[in-house]
Amino acid sequence: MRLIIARCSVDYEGRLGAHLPEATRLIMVKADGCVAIHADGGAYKPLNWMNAPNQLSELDGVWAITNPKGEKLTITIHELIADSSHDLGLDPGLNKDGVEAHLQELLAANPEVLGEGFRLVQREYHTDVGPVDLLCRDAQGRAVAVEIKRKGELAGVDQLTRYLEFLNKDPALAPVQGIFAAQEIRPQARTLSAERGIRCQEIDYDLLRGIQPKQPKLF
Amino acid sequence: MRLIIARCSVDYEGRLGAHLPEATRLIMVKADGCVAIHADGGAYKPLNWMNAPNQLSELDGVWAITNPKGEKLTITIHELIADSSHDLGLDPGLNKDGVEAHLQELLAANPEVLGEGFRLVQREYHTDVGPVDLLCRDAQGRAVAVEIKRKGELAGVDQLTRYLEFLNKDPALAPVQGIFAAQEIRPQARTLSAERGIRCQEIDYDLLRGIQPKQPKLF
DNA sequence: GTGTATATCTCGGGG
DNA sequence: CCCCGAGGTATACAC
Repeated sequence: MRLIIARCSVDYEGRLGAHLPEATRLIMVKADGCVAIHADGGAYKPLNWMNAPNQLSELDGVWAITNPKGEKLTITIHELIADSSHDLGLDPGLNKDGVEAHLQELLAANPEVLGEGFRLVQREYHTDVGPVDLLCRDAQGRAVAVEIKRKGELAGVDQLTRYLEFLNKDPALAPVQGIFAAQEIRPQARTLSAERGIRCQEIDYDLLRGIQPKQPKLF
Repeated sequence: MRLIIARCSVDYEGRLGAHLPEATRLIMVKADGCVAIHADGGAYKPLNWMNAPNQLSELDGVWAITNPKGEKLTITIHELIADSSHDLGLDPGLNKDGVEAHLQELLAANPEVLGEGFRLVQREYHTDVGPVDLLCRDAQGRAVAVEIKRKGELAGVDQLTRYLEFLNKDPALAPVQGIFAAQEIRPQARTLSAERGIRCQEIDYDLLRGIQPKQPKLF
């Protein structure tokens, strides 16, 4: 990783156009060739950047970085203040816990939490407009599509609505009920769900993690 | 800005849990106090971070960084390899061109691009489920809701569908037509739009910028 | 402060 | 490769 402190100006032309007037900034070049220009504030997002893969050419303090998509980042270095390099090696990577996928796993293992007699048909059930998180059958054998979120907001209701619209074209499934399941569901999302005949259900992640009846852990 | 190269391990507990095993990384601390831990690859997103505002306490090479929301980032430094600081000063900031807001401005100024005789009623027209980009009237005086995107995808169609659903509750507007306008519209989005009776219209940003009745091009 | 939408989103998974 | 959805999304903006 190469770290440069420099007074520089930057231009980006690609998906949009962006210009940075001259100022002192950090230019970070990683081992994979990606470049990021950071100011001394503003969270972790750089002001400008170019991801790998790209090609860098340097001439008289002007860096021209282009990528295969035809985007171009131009860094003009007016004054070099510091320049250092370090070999960091490969990173072992990040382990996460508590994301939506875990909630989906738990609900897939315990569909009866969503309603008595519920059985799982399939996770990530494919439709023409995206995968449904869970496809279930209720105690009466009726199809139920379940959309799972950590936070239930309007966009999630839209997603489920779209799936239901296409699932209901399949005579083997129709009529399909919808359940919007989330750790927390916003009032607006509840209102929209009600409008569209979708049932909302808040899920207690910790409680659900405590249940785990079908698959006692043996390791 | 302080830049540290160190062999470290990191833990985050907050909205979820995340752990980074020991490895050599860059720790970036900006003037506003935000902290980011970078590996030597993987675009601009850090492996772990804590935004400002936060509070940092250091003891025996262990950094404990907490924020008002109760999230906690713990950095254990096993070996310090480099440590430098630079005062970058305030950044003049980034100028962008070609974002969705620009497209919206241009269409608001030239609604006839969407259909002959179209007139703008209001930008960012409020509904209970979010703001409609443009509310127009067509040549016959019928209400038209316009959703604008740079890239037209499924979620954008969902958004417009949601607005139409609520606009149509207003007898002064109903029936409201929908137009999905974007520089590029994906086939899936076209299909879904067709299903829902929404008209799709691709917009040439450069051409539209050329129209600009106030700034006639002379070449 | 809450709610909503945008992003050069980034990132990962599946077909 | 594209398509799709999740994200500790972050960030801006309107109410």
